[in-house]
Amino acid sequence: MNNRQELPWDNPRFRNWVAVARACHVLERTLAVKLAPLDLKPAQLDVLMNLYRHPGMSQHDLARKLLVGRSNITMLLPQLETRGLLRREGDEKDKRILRLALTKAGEALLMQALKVHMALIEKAMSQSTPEQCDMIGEQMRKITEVLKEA
Amino acid sequence: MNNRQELPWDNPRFRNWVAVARACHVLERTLAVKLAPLDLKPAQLDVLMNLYRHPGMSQHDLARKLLVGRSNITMLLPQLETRGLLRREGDEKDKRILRLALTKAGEALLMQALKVHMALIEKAMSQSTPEQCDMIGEQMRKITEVLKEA
DNA sequence: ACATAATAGTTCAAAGATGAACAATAGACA
DNA sequence: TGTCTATTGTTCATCTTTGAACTATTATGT
Repeated sequence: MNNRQELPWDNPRFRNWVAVARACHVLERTLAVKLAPLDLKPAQLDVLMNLYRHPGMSQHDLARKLLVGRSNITMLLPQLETRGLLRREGDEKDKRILRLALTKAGEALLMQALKVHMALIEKAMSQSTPEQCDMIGEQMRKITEVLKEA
Repeated sequence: MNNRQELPWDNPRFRNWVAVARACHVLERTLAVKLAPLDLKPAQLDVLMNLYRHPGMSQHDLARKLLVGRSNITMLLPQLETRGLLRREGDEKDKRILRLALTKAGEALLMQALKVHMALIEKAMSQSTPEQCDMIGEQMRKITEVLKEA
């Protein structure tokens, strides 16, 4: 008698999650390659995307959105600010806070990068029906919620 | 007239993929915390898992499985070898190749780590029905395939 | 057999990410 | 007001990851 039946690889949830992680990893690496011509890394694109959708957000807010530490943001922003892609200006009421916003150049580059990102995702998800795609998104949002309390 | 309708955030595929990426990121971070008591990082667990399933594989094979560079493996293995978790021995026919295998201690630690990993995944996927779970895994495997030719 | 290619693994420098410690500012409350 | 606590952003040391250059070994083709 062995305990093979108890191994994770025999568990559908485990095997399927491994597939999710692999797909994420592959897509991230592929995106990095495709973004190279724009001199942008996926992490930087994430910053631009969030600033586009939430202009005026603080560095702390941005770090929480991106699920990274505040120091990571501190190291990340100067590169983009120097390239003229975003502005940082102090909040008037709370002098601790730096409010972030894209410049016109930042928006322009973001739009180019989004085309690349979008094309990649379209290609990746082209195998799924709209219903399947929505179901996947729904389940993933649930997972994120569940894990926040872990 | 604006071009809002053309923005990625209005595209279900885009929004749903973002959810996938977020869920992956959160689960990875949570796993890192839960593995800390075992003095293991997610990347190291990946190594142990692959060696368990494919004993005798080369460093090159391992790198490809893990989707990382060969040099990464070179930097990663000595930590685990020093802890007595794995063995590296040269292939007899091809002297370039190092064949990898877990030790008993490596297997034992892997089993402990798998309990942690498994529990986390169970918790995360507990919201999905078996059918949904399988469908997600299936779609993700398709995505990985599609992206390999990208 | 011999020259050339390709492959496995290593080394090293550079870039990224992390978390603890810190300075400046704001808030809570006696 | 004055004191204590919390929050924001930065700095810094450390650890990872990466890719290019390198060595050693094997495969290929003439």
